[in-house]
Amino acid sequence: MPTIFRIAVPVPLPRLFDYTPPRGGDDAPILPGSRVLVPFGRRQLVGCVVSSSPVSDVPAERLRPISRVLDSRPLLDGGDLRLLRWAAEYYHYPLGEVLAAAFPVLLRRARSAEEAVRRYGLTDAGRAQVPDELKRAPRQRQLLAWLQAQAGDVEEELLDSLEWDWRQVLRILCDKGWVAVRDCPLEQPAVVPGVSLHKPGPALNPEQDAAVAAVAAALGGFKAFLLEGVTGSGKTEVYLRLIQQALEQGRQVLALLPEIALTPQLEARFRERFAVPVGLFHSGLTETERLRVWLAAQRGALPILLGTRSAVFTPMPALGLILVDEEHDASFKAQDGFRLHARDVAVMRARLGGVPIVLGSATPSLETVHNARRGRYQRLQLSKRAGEALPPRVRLVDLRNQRLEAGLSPALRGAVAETLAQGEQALLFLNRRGYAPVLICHGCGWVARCRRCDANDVVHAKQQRLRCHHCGADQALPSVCPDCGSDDLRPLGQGTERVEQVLRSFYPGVGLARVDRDSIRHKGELERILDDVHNGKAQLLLGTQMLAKGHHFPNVTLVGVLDVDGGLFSVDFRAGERLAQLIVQVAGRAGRGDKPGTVLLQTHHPEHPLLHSLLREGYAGFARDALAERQAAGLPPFSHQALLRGEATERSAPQVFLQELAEWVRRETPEVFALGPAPAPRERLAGRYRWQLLLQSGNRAALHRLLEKLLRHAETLPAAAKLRWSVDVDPADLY
DNA sequence: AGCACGCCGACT
DNA sequence: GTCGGCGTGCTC
Repeated sequence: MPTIFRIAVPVPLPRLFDYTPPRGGDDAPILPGSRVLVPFGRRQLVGCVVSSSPVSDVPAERLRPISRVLDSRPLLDGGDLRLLRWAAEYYHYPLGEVLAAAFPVLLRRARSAEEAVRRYGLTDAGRAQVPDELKRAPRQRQLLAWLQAQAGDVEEELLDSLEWDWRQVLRILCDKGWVAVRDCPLEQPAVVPGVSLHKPGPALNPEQDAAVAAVAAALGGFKAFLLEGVTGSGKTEVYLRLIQQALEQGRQVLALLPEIALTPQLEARFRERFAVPVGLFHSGLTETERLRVWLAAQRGALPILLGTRSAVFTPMPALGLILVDEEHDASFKAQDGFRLHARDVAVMRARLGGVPIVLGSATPSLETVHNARRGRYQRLQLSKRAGEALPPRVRLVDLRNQRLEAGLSPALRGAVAETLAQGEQALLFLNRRGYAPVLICHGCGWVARCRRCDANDVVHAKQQRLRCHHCGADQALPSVCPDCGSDDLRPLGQGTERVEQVLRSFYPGVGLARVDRDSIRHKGELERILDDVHNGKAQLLLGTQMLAKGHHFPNVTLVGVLDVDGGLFSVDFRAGERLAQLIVQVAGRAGRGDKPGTVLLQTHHPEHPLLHSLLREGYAGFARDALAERQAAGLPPFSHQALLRGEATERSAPQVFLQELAEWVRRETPEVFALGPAPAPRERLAGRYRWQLLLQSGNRAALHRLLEKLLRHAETLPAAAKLRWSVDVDPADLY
């Protein structure tokens, strides 16, 4: 009786495929979690064994044998597979693709883990060979000369920098005996028992002490915590103490951060405290580095893994604790393909793995606040700022009837001047890059719009370009109106580039640094600018959201937010939450050390209730009122959502398809509301038409049952073939 | 997603 | 007479 293996294959099909054992195979068992090479149609694909069974629903004559077993022992254990299966089910995404996403790219190839990184080196004969003797083989000559110029063995990744197909040529050099393959077994880091401290931490305040004690008591079982602490309240020290305890029990720790940019700071804190290896895992690494870290974690040989969203599935057999820092950050939610939310997956990982998880933030998401209130998460509060720093004063600046200069009110201009006069630094936020968001013709009213998107082009004055910030389309700035020929083209509104220009004329001789995606092109530039701020060369700092995260400016005593209103009156119900988080975050940038800070918020709506609760009672008061509004409106977290998106080059296809689905949903169940379909906020993007259908329900199980059924139903609709469509469970923004 | 097969327009 | 457009169907 042959065994049947159920295998997840990286194709967008929501099912597993059955295979028979490899032909002429030895008797070594093939266990779930092992990668295998399988024939799939005409191709050979790397799949992953999920389970085995004595029988198959597929007729025996259609079953094909596994071509090759790639892993003699599984790379994923039962717990890993359980989490991945849960994620595939919850996000309604094909298990094969979920599994593929859990492996680093180098393990999605048909090689064993030991061979995944292959090195090549010259033999003695190869070193002795004179390349120029290869007169009739220019490619061989070139490759040999290149190899001789390298210091030692080279990895495939380095050969790829040649940008031509070196594989064939290299094979010839190998056949001639000039080059040898050196599979380098990945170094196996020694398992570090326990923990050795480089240095002990500072004494804890009573709140930190209580937080550490609460989580430490939960080590060894599942429990979720919300660690709520303002900037500078010592969250990191709590993390360090908890890591220490987990390490002392011989367990591994997974710490997730929203962005690559934040990893070095935390990494440095970890390394100065613990004398154990700390692995980094994020998209900024090379594939070889990612593979090494992944395998070390998978072998239990990496005590601490610090990573971004993509690290959440990394196997860690001795996992004892999960930390999610800045848990409210939108970067944890993937915005394309497999749209997972790494924070939510991490909570499930902790639950399945029986370990505690700590979600840290000064401004927790309303979902998390809600969970804490319901008692699902235990709330731990850190309210004291370290070093006796005074909290900043936050004031509203009423913009109504004010004379604005480049979007700056007289009150803000005065405050900046005063701050500079006292030799202190000021920080201004404007969430719009470029010179001006609109170019309009004063002669006929023509407005520069993107040809492929429903969006205005943005003026970039310095480079004399018009750019679409949605699709990246880029063209020369016209000198006359393309419609009427008038030469009176006027930029409307403010971007950071224009505000920078105006600030330079207001404050001549003052060091000004602008930080946005246009001014920070290369890595290292941000660090240089931040250095200028720290050493005082830059007194005035202007930037987009890039500036809000993770940087400390001790001498900044004034923060101005130029335009707060966008967050108050958005179609997106989460805009207010994001605005409140931004305000609290930037307020945390001001007035550290001995100088109290001031935060000025420019608004046309100084009476807005959410601004008031935020100013009077802080983020907690805001969260209470915002949650009350969400509850009254039946919005998340008081209901659950899934968004169906459709896009096609043909205009009506997405609407027709989603309309059909909406009607089907309404017939199917009264428990799920279908809102729409409606055109996406930007219906046309990069030449494609986009519509969406929002599904909402007070009952999560009912929503998921319906989605399951909907996916099977949609497969049968002819209209489905005319567009690309996808499901987004728990959509973060409705775009 | 790939990758085939299949059935109708502009070229050697 | 062929090359090639992308519709539709399938992958254990």
